[in-house]
Amino acid sequence: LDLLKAGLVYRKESSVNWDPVDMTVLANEQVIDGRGWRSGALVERKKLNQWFLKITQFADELLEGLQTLDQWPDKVRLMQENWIGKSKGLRCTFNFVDSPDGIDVFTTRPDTMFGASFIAIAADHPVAADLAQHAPALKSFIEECHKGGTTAADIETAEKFGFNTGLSVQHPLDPHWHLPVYVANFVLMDYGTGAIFGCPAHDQRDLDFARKYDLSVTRVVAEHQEEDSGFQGDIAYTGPGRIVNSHFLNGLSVEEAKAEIIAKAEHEGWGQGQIQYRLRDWGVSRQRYWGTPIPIIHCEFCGAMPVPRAQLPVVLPEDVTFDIPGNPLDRHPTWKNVPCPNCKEPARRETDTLDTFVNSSWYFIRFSSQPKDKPFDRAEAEQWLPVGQYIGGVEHAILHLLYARFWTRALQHMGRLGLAEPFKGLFTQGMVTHETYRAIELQTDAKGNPRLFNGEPVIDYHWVSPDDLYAEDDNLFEKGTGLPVQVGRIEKMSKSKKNVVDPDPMFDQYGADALRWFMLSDSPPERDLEWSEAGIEGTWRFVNRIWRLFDALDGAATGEDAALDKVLHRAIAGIGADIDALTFNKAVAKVHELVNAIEKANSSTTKTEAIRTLVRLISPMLPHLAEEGWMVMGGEGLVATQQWPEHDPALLVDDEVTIAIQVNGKLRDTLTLPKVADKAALEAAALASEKVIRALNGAAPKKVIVVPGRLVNIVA
RNA sequence: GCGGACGUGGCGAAACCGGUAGACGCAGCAGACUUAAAAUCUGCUUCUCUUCAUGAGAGUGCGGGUUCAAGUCCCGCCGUCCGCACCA
Repeated sequence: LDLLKAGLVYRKESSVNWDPVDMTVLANEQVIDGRGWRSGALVERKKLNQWFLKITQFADELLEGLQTLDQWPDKVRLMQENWIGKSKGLRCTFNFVDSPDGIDVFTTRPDTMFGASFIAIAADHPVAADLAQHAPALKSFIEECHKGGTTAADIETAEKFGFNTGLSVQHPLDPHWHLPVYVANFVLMDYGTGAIFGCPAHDQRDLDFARKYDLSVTRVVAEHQEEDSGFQGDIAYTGPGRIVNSHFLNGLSVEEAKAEIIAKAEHEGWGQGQIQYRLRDWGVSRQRYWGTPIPIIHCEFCGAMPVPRAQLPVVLPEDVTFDIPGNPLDRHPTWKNVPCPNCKEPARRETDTLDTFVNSSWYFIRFSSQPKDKPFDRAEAEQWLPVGQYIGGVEHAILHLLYARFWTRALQHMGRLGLAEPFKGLFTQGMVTHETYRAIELQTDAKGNPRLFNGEPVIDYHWVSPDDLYAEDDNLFEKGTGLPVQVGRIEKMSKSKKNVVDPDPMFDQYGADALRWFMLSDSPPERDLEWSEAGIEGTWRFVNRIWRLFDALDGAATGEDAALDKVLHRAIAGIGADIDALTFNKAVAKVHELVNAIEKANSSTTKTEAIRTLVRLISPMLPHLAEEGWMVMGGEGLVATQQWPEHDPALLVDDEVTIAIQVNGKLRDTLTLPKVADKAALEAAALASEKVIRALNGAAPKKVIVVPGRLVNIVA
């Protein structure tokens, strides 16, 4: 309601995927090959009244704000940047030849205006709707445009269609130049002005359209020396070049010409420079029961009225059924019937509920502050926020992470929270993935005969859990039904696809520590991890090895072990750095190295100390084992509360280093030499090497490159 | 179509600023211990060739290039994955 008051909420008609059989709105993901995923019916585009949040008001802020998020992955920032999609161009009017009105278009290529050959408007454009009232042919063309899905595959293969309205407009730069107006299926109503001017020579879609309807194609940008206005072929030229066939623009670069035209349009008053965003307002209406109710009451006389604050929160009814398609709130007998808060006449509750992403847009604020009487306490929330290190999958890059940024800025805008960005640092972890399995079943009618659609049998798929499979002659079948099972792609584990492995049996068999260690071991956390149990045995053995090490602790040991001390301090430094960098797989490798070294070492005070230190090093990754070890060793309190061990930087450097000796870039020998050895000493040692002498085979070295502490390369 | 990432042994992967490719682990092989097995321990384990060693050659998707030196940098391909997608 605060957002509504701040003018950040509105209601408008918008297009949705509509399944005419199940009578429901479908998400894009639920439209498969243009058909409803359940009903198999052709999906239509339908207009529904929906609530929107005005995220576009913050488009520029959200874009600019990305630059402050230096602890976010570049990938996510780039995805958001592309999603917001800022572009600069010209908005201008093409006036009708015989009426005072005109059609507004937006273009990012005003430099190509002299190459215009037609105007195309969206099927939903008001001009098209007007004309259609008296033109049945246009009306059916528009209906045709509404059919056909909105899926990627559909769009890619969709042919361009147009309908010549018979209207003509004047070119703004030459009133005697008239252009035809088409309604075209490839023009979108919700980007720009819903209308374009077509410049076929320099836009692929326009060229496809022009070739199909035999419209003129004029070259106005020359890549090299092409001056002629004719344009051959079916590939538009969209690169840089010099403007030609364009009167006063001739000879300018594309960029110069854009600036020139925008300046002229603004000066003469027929257009202006405009910034356009790809980002659209956030449609939050869902026709579902499970969602936060939208606190609005629709009154026949007063319109959409906010629910009075005293009546908040609006609570969902619990006596609902889900046995038939559609929103249970809509058909509930009483819940939606309430008096209008203003005129008290009978009115109707909003039965749409909010997208769940609305809730996740501010949960972190509530986490930081949970007063009973309001969503959060500003001072308390500000004390904790922003979130220092946020961890989640990339799948939220442009959904949750953009919505939450918007929500935070909206709260700031309304003076509710002094915070521009909710998440300071972001780490996008990989997904745990697994093969998917689908059982195939032919649909049958009431008599048990296969159901046909356009003569083809209708096939039902359902996902099968890996636990519900059995193999027979190299083929997979579903337990219980015996249906054949197809192995599908490896995808992130999800409840909907059932490609989930329950870790509980492994947990029972090997314990929480072994399982945790196993998951940290091999794969870097930002990478997807294909789940496999191969290796858990080895992990479990390693946990036992450490345990035996604690057992072998020798308090009476004497003597020191300088070599082991070095390994230990190197491990302390390395493991700490790896944990800081979230490269746990490398930390695990270093623990292995340390344990290997301790096991091989003879008894000494150093070894005893190393084992005691090991307990603290493994504690973040093997907490139970570490606590047991800590207790066995008589440590005070919990190891989890101990300081991270200090490392001695002096022990990280070696007195002696292994130097690679190359001849012509090929490794011929390695020599262990004092770290302090200077270039001359290294060169001398290298040239003295028997293997080097053999490799040189009498040839005199032309040049010797010495990298102290690393290698010597003899060029012969 | 646009944008991005990635490509290293049988497998998961390491490799800092261009400087010994394959750390560490899984799997595998051989051996010790054992009546036997498990567990444990030891050794081997990128590929090819040979005179079998302190040997030679090849090798990080493919083809070029820069450099004394390239998994790493540059150019061009091929492939895989991710995001967006008729955005004017």
